[in-house]
Order: sequence, then C-alpha cells, then structure tokens
Amino acid sequence: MAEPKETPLMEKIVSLCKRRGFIFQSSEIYGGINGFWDYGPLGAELKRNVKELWWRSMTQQREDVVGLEASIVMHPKIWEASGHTSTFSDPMVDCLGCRKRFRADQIEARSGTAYSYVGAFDEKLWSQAAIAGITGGTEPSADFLSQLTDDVTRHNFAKQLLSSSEPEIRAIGKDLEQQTISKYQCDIPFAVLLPSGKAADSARKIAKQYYRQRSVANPVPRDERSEEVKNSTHYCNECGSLLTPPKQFNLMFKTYVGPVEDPESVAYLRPETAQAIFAQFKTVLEVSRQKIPFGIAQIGKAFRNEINPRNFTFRSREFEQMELEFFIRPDEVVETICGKVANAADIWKENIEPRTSNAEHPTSGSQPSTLNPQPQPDWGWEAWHKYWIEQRIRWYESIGLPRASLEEYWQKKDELAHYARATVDILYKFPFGTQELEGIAARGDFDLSQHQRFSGKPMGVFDDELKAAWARLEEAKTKELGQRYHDARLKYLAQMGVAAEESSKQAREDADCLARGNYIPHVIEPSAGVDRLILALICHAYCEDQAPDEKGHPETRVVMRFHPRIAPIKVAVFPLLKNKPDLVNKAKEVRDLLRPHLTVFYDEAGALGRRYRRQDEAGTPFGLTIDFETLGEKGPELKDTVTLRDRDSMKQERVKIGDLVPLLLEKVR
RNA sequence: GCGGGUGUAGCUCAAUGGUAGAGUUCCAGCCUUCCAAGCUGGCUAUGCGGGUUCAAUCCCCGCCACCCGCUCCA
Repeated sequence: MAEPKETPLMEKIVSLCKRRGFIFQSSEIYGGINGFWDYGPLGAELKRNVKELWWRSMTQQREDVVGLEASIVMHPKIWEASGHTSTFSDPMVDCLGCRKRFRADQIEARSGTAYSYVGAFDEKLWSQAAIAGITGGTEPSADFLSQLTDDVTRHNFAKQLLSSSEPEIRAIGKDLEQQTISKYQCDIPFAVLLPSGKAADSARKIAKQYYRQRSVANPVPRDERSEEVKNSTHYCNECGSLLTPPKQFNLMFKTYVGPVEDPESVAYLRPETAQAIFAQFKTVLEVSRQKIPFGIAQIGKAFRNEINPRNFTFRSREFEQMELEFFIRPDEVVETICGKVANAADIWKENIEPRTSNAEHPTSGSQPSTLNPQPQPDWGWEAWHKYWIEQRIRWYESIGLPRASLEEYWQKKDELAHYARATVDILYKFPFGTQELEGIAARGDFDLSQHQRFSGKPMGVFDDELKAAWARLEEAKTKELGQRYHDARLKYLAQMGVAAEESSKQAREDADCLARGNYIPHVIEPSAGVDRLILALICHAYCEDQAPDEKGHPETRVVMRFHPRIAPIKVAVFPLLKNKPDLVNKAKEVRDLLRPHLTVFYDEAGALGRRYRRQDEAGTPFGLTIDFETLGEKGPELKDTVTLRDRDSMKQERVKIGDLVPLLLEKVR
C-alpha cells in the first residue's frame, strides 16, 4: 500500500487523538504524569455528548430513576463499610529470587533449613581490588594498580572525606566509598529456605544466581549461616528465596480534610461513585417519592492509585464513571406479593421467538434487538439483571457501538466477588485486547446492609403491598418465605464475621421485619467507565478508506465515523471561496443560523477538499458549502440552497437553507 | 513493581562531540467554482536534571514519560 511500514493501529489512534485534540497527556509540558489524561476541544465535546446521552436515557427518559451528584470526598467510614479500606490496601511482599509479588497474607508458612548470606563479592575483581588496597588487602601490585588507579584515587579521597568533621562531607565520602566498593561486592543480604536435609550446595547456587542478577559477575556469597526455621512466612512459596518486608499497597487516594495533616483528618477520594448512592439511599427515597423498584444514577470522577496504568486512557488513576444503582424487592418479597417469581429465561425466550419467525421473512427487516420486555411486578433479581444488561447493550447500539462489536461475559462462580450473585461484563475488542467497558452486577442487599451495620441507621424500606400480601398468605407459605429470608440474612452476617449468637438474633429480627412489610432492598448495578467508552468509541470510529483526490486517484482518507449523536462537531460550514465577500457573508449567516441548535465549525482556509478532510478526521458528520448558486447566480430555484455533504458516503445533496435546522436536528438526534 | 525498548518541529523521519535538516501539518498573503491543487512568506524541536569535555542532542549517570512483556486489576 501507500505506507512502506504498517504503524500499529493503536499508535495511529493515539496520534490522531493528540493531533486533532481529542486526548492529550496531562501536564505534558512538565514531562507528563503517569495515569492522567486531558481531553482536548474535540474530546471534551465527545465526552460531554456521551455523558449527556447516558443521563438522558437513564434518568430523564425514565419514570423510575432519579439522579444524584455526590461529593468526591466522603466520610472515611463509607470505605470501611464498602470494604475498600481493607481490600484496596494490601501488604505486599516481593520475592528476591524469582521477583514475583505476593499478598503478604497469602504466604504459606514453611519450615526447613534457612541459609543466609550477608552479601557477595566478585571472585575475580575482589582479589584484584584487595591487592590494590581498596577492599582491605595489603599488597598492592603495580600491575593491577595501573588498571585500578581511578578507583584507588577515589578510595583514598573518600577516606579523606570520611575523616572530616563536617557531617555533610562525611556523607559524600561514604557515598563515594560505597560507589567504589560496589564494583567489587554486593552488600545486600539474601537467604533461601530449603527443605531440611537438602544439600547446602543448592542454596549457594540460588544465592549465586541472585547476586548475578545484582550485577556481580562471579559472585561468592559471604558468611553463610544455616538455621532451622519453623512455620516461617518470610520465604517464597515458589522458589524458597527470602521475601522483602511487607510493603503497604494502597490503591485509595489519600488526602486530608482541613489544613492540618493529622491522622484524624485522613479522608479518601472516592474509588467509585456507587457508595455515595448507597449512603444517600434513604434520603433520596424520601424526597423523590419513588417506590421500590427504582434507581439512582450518578456520573462522576473516581480515583484509584492503580499499580500500573496502561493502554492509553484505558486504565487511568483519575477516571469517570456512570453508575446506576437500581433497587429491587428481594425475591421473597416478590413471591409474597405476586405469588411467584417470573423465570428470567422464559421472559426473554418469549420475546425472542417472534424475532426467530421474522427471520424467515426477510422483508420484515426487523432489527435483531427489537426484543425489549417491559418490567413486571413479578420480576425477581434475575429478570431485572437480564433487563439491565439488555438496556445497556441497546444504549451502546444507540451511540454507534453495534451489538456485534460487544461481548457479554458472564463471570464464573469462582470469579464473582463475595457480595455478587451474578456479574456480566460488557467487553469491547480494543486493538490492545478485549476489555471491559461496563459491569452489570447483581449485588443482593450487601451494600445497604453494610451501611446499616456501620452507620447504625436503618436502611430497610416499608412496603405496604408486602404487608397486605403477607397477611393474606397461608401460614406454611409465610414460614417458608420467612425462613428463606432469614437464611440469607444469616449467611450475610456470618460472612461478615458477626458473632454466631449476634448473627442469629439479628437474622431472626430481620425476618420478623419482613412480616411487618419491611426489608432491605436488593440492587442491580450497571457501572460503566466513561473514559473507556470514549476510547472504545474512538477506536470504533477510526477508519481509513479510499477517497479520490483532485485528479481522481484514490488516496487514503482518515475518517472518524462517529454516530452523529456523539460527534463533537455536528456540522461544518464552508464558503466555497474565501476571497468572495458575498460567499463569506452568506456562509457566516448560515453558521449563525445553525449555532443556537448544533455545534458548528466554520472554516474558510485552504481548498475545499482540504477542509472536508480536516472535518473527516474530527468526525464531523455533515458539511455545508455555500457557493455561487446559493447567491442565486444560477437562477432563483437554486437561490438559498447549499450543498450538504455526508461524511461517510461523501455524497452531496442540495438543501434549502430554511430546511437546514429541522433536517440536521433530525439527523443528529 | 520487574525486565526490554523508545524519547529531535503538531506529525513522519534525517544528521552530527563544534551553526540541527527535510516532507507534511499549521498560520498569513495571493490564487482557486465541491474532496489534502499551486505560488510566496512565516511559526515551531533535541523530555528533565546532573556528570565527562574547551565544547554534549550525540558519551556516562539519575529522573520522568511512552511502548512491549511479566505483575497487578476491590
């Protein structure tokens, strides 16, 4: 092709992002800062559009979801209740030998013979250095002196510095001496644990290997000691080498509330937006006049000190989330009220069937995703979970990520977090791998229960339908349902480490509450990463196609095929020529006509084709050209009409200026 | 965090232990009647900090950032 070597796709996308102003590295003039990114003019518009569409579809266009915009810094107890303080903060140890990293609490205790060394010297260099007097030898040989003059000089100078009365000078001397000697030896202690009875030789072998990694070419480990150890957690489970002391790994972004940095004022930037929703659940319920089932949505920044930010903006330390917490009745409550819980599989099977028959009549042209069952009172958590997965995929389709470009991944039982009943990840195939855009989790009543326990404030809701229905049930049925609810509560409390006696008392109380119409709602959580989605949209939109140049030769054209709904700029306005004031004035008139309704970009610089191409890279779906016909030079029937050029097909049509606003609005909505 | 690689203009790529060059983009002007045309002029770079040297973008060290692999990812 035109390019002699193929630049990897992701590189081209990153380059375009920077070139056109979608995404820049943060703090670039200072060398950048790892894990942080800025959105440029086009990126800011794109992101704003995406967030607005999410917000509109999740809250404004629904009866049963309301919004929340909570603070980023919250009471630190929130993160104790949510489990982030403990799970986000792990002591980690590194293995000196195999360099693997482990969680300190997952190291198994081992017994055996530990061989330890205080360091190693280089067999060859050391003997030479000893002769030269650097490492304590006494008989410098002229031959080696000539090779080692520099080191000898440095060493002697260091000794002089070390005898100074100034501590700063002594420090420099110590440094220098260390530098000089470090060529000949390594002072880092090392140890390895072997099963009792195994030959010391293999310990030496491992130690040598270790010191070789530390750039001692011919290491002789020094001062070997052996000792029987029992149940020690200081040695690597895989290779037996000594582990480093535990280092605290904390993924939470710490800060201080108030100007004084004392331990009582420690707080964290939120690592997810969801917890604020749980914490405000009761307040929102009261003021919004909603009833279960209903949801609370939030868009906002979150912060995690990721160990290793990677893949452009995909894993950043500061990122934005769009989260919904949708609160539902526990299945026992649904069953009490409706007499049954609808089977999720059946609901979707019924809705799929008509679609299958449609396939036999291709003329019907039905979309593959027309199935869209509406929520029913007898839905339990499985149906709601499936419902939200479907809603979310449909939304992705609506902004230009077709279902086929996404992957639904149902987490396996053993991958599920302890609080989750089911989690589905929606994945997108990025150039760097298939990665998660959104997770839709069925979280049971874990979060609200935690906040109830930690805050001491009741998180239960009263449901008069439940109370009335409960009263009508036969005793055997209430017993069965009560028992199921009780068991679930007991299981949760036990899992959280609540003492057995306390747990069983509490679970009994909770079950009694159920009979009075009171329960803790369960929750379905669709949680999407905005920045990941933006990246997916950019990757998906990026396209190189062939466009003819002036002479009709095909030429590679880079075009961002954004869905018009999300395109940063909706329409570009061009006067055909910029040195004709009439054209320019008319074009500016058109620009001003459209500006109140759409994002418009006016451009008069350069050849028209060039201006089209610039907009192709920005992903602008429509271009308007004002020419002499617009001015009426070719007759009155073409007066006040403009050329409307379509980005993807590059086709042009003639449109009346008066029709532009409704026509374009229709296309971008 | 570990290992490897990279770092020159907005982008793509040169060159050199002694004045950093091209194409393209961008800006201005002229010209131009619908897909990166032409002409003229212009802006813009050795990631940061040390060291060696008379002199460092180049050699050495440290840092930072990016890429790849491992690791990590509630």
